[in-house]
Amino acid sequence: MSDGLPALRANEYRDTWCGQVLGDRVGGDARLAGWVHRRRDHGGLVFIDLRDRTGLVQLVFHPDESGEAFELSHRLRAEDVLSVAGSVVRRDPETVNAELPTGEFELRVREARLLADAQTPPFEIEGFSGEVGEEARLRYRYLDLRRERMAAAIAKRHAVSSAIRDFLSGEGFLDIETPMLSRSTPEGARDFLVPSRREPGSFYALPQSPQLFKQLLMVAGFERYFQIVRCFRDEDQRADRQPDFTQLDIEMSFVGVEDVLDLNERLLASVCEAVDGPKLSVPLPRIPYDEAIARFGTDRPDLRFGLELSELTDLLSETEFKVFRGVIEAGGIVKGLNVGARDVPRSVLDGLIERAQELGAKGLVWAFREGEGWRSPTAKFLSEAELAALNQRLAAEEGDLLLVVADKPAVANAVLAQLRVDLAERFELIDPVAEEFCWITEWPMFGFNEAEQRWDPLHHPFTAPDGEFDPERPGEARALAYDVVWNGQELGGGSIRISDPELQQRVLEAIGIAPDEAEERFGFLLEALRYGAPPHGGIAYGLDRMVQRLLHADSIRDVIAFPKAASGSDPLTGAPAPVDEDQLRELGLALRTKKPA
RNA sequence: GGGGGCGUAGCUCAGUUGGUUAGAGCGCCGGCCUGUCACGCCGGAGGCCGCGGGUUCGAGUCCCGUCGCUCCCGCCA
Repeated sequence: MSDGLPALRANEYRDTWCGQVLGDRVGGDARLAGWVHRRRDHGGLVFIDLRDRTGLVQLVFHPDESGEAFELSHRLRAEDVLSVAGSVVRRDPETVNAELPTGEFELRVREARLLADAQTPPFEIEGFSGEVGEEARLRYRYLDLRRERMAAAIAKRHAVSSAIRDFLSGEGFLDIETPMLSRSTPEGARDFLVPSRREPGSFYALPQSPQLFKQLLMVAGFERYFQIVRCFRDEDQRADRQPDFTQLDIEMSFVGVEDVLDLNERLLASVCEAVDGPKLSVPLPRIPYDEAIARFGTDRPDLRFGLELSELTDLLSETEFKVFRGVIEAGGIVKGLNVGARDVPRSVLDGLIERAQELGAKGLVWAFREGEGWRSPTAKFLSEAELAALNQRLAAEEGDLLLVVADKPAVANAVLAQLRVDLAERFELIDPVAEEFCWITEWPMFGFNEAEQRWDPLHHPFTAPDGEFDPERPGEARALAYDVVWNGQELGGGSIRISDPELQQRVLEAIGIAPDEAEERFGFLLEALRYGAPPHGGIAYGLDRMVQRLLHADSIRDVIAFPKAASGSDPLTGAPAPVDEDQLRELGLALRTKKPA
């Protein structure tokens, strides 16, 4: 019973797993099936490592014992598929392989049957010549998945989703499916569209999330719903972003913020325990949004290290230094952080300045505390009193490096937040075994979108406000929303939803969706809310990211069986691909530009 | 849409200032080998140096363009 797998029922191919050729089988026979992992042919004696899902076991082909199988063993090649029968023996002590769980035993083969022969693989399944390129791995994903690390990742993913199902089922949640063909929900991202054949010119959208359907399920009275569900967003990729990805979606009725946080803390603790994840100390710390921005510059702070930011604007309100003064008068802020006493050569400082500019800052001020003074190109522009105040606020001591950014609040915070993470990595301030979770709470309802000159919801427009909602002052409204952050990465987010149709309409209006447009796009939701909607709320997690984190994988691709490449294409199937003229015609579509098929 | 990195044998990579016939490890093919386990030894095959153009007596190397992969910014929770 290795890896929790059940004992096999014997059939013509095998009666046990490779990984189960252990002490209790010694002296008996076994029949095994799997792939030729490696062959060591000594001419008069042939060893083969046979691999199945449970691991490796050594087969021995002997000229006197193996008969025809001995002849076959010379012809076997890597990845051939084999069924063998023989006797399980304990190896001589000097020939034990301590690297293998089955290393004290081996199967002395009497019969062997070649079930399938394999072409030479394009790359070695377990090679020792470096990491195979991403494109080759995806092109031959079925071979990549034979590698131990990938197989383990897929198994871990199953363990995570099983633990989730077990916990939520135990809490009375029902797993309910929602449509893949639907109409667009306004999550903000671009939709993947599916043309309708029966209504040319009309389109389904693949869901960015089942948000509205799960709210309808609450109106329907299911009270506790969850789904591990595929979602789609047509945006550019990252190492942790795929165009189709998996979300753990949860919704509950007759609950407030505390109820949702409590359930989710127990869920996360339960999952982590079930899959040998980090030990969670619940309740998790809660950081109000404003505090997170003030201390870390971001709504997803990495709490594994310090380097907190300091507000400096108030100390510089009277400054003669034109750069700071100009920013402050234009409504901007000045913030800084104390990097500590570190050996930072000029080239690294230049790199930090470049990085700050790349992140959108106009510049970066640096200063080293030296004796009673400063080594800095900027210190001479500031008064003694200002320098003293900055010194105190940033708790600067001998040799400390201070970094300061003056800019619009959003830019200054974003730049310092990223520099904080860059610096922590550069100076190895992150404990490699630390795992830090927190909730970010008390979110603003909206953020002002400079480009579009309008208020956008920070979560989505179905998020309930905390208390009275004044549409005249959208910037002041607080939301009953919460995100859970793990080591600086957003793991999930949710909110209490609006269950009052009249309030929902006012919120939509506040973000510029007029009543007739609201009726057109979300009429079905508004109508449903009029039929008796319970107070409800929930959360959604990125399941891929959760598994990625648990495995410390570099890319989300490493925990998805068949992911897309960074370009959004699939090297295995060739998707996306052109379609026949006939198909287009049937859908009432014509292409403006033609790509040769 | 923008920026960085990469593209040389099946895989992973080296290739000097532009200079003979482009290399290594692994893999592959053949031979030998009865205790190996990343088996070993001997021999061998395998290259549109991503593609197109240019500079040059001469280009894997320099220039321009283009395609692909990848990371990041924008975008997206």
